[in-house]
Amino acid sequence: MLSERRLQVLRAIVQDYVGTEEPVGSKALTERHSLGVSPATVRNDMAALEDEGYIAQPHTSAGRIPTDKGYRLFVDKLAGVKPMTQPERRAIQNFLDGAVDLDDVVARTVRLLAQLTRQVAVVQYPSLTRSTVRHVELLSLAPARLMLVLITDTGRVEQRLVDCPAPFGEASLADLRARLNSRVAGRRFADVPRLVEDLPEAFDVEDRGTVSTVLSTLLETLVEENEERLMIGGTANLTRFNHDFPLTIRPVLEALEEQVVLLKLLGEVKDSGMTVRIGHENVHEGLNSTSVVSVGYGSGGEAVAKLGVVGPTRMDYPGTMGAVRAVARYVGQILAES
Amino acid sequence: MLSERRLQVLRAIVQDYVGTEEPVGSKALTERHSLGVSPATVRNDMAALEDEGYIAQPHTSAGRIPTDKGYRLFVDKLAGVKPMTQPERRAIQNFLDGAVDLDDVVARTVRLLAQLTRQVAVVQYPSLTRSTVRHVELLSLAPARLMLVLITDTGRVEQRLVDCPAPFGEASLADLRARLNSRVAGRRFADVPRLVEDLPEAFDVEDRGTVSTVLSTLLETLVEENEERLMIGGTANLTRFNHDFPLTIRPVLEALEEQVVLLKLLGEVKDSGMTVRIGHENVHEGLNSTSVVSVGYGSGGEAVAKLGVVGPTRMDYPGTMGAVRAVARYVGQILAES
DNA sequence: CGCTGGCACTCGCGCGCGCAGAGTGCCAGG
DNA sequence: CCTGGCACTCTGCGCGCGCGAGTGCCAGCG
Repeated sequence: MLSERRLQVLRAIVQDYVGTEEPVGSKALTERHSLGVSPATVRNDMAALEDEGYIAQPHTSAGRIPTDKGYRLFVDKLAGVKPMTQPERRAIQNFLDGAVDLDDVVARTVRLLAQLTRQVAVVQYPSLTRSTVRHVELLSLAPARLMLVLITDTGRVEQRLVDCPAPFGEASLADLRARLNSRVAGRRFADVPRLVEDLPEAFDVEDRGTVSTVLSTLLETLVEENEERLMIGGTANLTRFNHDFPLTIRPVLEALEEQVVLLKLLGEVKDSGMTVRIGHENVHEGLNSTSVVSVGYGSGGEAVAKLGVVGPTRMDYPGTMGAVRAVARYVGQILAES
Repeated sequence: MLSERRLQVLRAIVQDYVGTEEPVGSKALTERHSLGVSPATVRNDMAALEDEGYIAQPHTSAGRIPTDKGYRLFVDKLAGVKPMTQPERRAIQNFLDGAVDLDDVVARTVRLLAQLTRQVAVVQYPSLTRSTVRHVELLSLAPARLMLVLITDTGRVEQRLVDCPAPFGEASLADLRARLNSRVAGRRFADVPRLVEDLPEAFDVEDRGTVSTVLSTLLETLVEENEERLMIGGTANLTRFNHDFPLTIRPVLEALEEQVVLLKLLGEVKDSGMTVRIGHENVHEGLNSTSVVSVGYGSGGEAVAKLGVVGPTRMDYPGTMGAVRAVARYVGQILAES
């Protein structure tokens, strides 16, 4: 077990390194943080911290930098979440309030997160599976061709073309539309399958094929998790770490382009609470030198999607976590209102 | 006026420089291109080309590199568009054919363009203004609250909430829906305003307020040019020019994040034909060391949106132009089919 | 027992130097 | 007008050196 002071030393190292982006030495530490002990003592503590694997030196006779394990301890035990100031909160709210539709909400959220954290922001569109159905619309495009439009409570719209096995009259269409909506409107996606199970039985034999087709298309749309979209922004912030440059930025950009990777990344987040994945804790290799701070957000109590930021392991964790949490909260509010 | 051989020298310089990414000297030129003259002669030609501003040397006693003006001449006079090979065409078609909806088409197009050209791809969503209306749907969400859904021939869906001045019955709603569609379905956006002009008159006095509100919302949606969205991809390709690195990649990433900038950029493209903007021809400063190759695409004969790539001025113009043109053509086909 | 000041040691980084090589401009001759 | 030759100019690179930051260790002190 590490003594209290050693933890403070670790905290100081993390803070200084995040601030200066340079390995921090014992002397600088005692000067900038009043630890009440001499550099020599700090050196001993540092040696101990290094033995434990919390810090490392890039080369012999250089200062120390935190390891992933060191950041982990810092995040878990040594630092809280720095709450946003009142003006910041207000700015967030103002910025998000101007959004006109779901796309706009997501776009603004990305910009906001990127600006606040000065890192790469990732925002997942509100997921279908957790949402409820606001309305289902059926349009006749051709005698045997329908368009199915699904509108969710988060304002998301999904559309699918349906080729009918047989022509489908306007009357039947209106009937199906009415029955469908009376059953599923306001219901959670998860409940829809059993709510429409017996629907074909209410129709004439010749229409049942089409009804079944429409229903299966609807159900497909509901479960199409992989269709989940996301938006990223602030990639220019990657260029801020000029140091260890091209080696690190390349794989990160590549990873960010792989939506699948990102979705998996966010998917690992637990529903509530914030997740911080530091360096090698990220399974994707391209992200081994980055940290990911993510959190779920939602319109009600429950999370419908995730958002987060990707940045260097050397990041301001308290500030970033504060920003991510605050943004998630306000986005949730906005979604609930609309 | 430049002699034929000097133009050939310029062409050779551009080609070599694009290939090697290094300033090209007179000796290397004569070795790799059978110009039939000696290095000394080429040197004279180079001096002339430099006087005219087509090439420059980064430092005294280095090889020459093309200037923006040199690339311009190359693109205009010295190089054609390199057509895609048969297998490439087929690959493009296969890749795009798998798309399930508009988002998917755009996403695939971006990926495809980025892969083919190994550069940053930008694809604008099919614009509303040029499109035609496929269907307008009205849904009653609450007694005095409607949702207006607009479906375009390119498969794009726009939705708007409408707060009615007065409650609006189901019968009126159905009536309005039917009348609206009979008038505007299949029509071009530009024609819609005059087609619905007198629509309120067909309704009872108490409903006219609502009808007018719905109509004005519809018209707003139609003209909302600024709502135009786009998708970008392949930013990881920016890291390929390791040379003059962080100086150039930063502003480019920033420019790419400014959707407004990009939209303006693409907007400058003339409707038909390909546009190549080289280096300083781009008004946006961040893009002064890049070239933009863009072209309109559309489902019919007419362009409904633009797409293109952003890359270093030192790019393979014929190949890039070929890829951009081919992709645009096939995307147009896909949109026409769906 | 833990903290401190002192001291010798290590090693990365920046700087200056010199050399090799590529490329140029110019000139005289064909 | 083209060509071969020649002198010149730079850049990039490798090398060696010295500085300085930072360390580890040790002996002494409270």
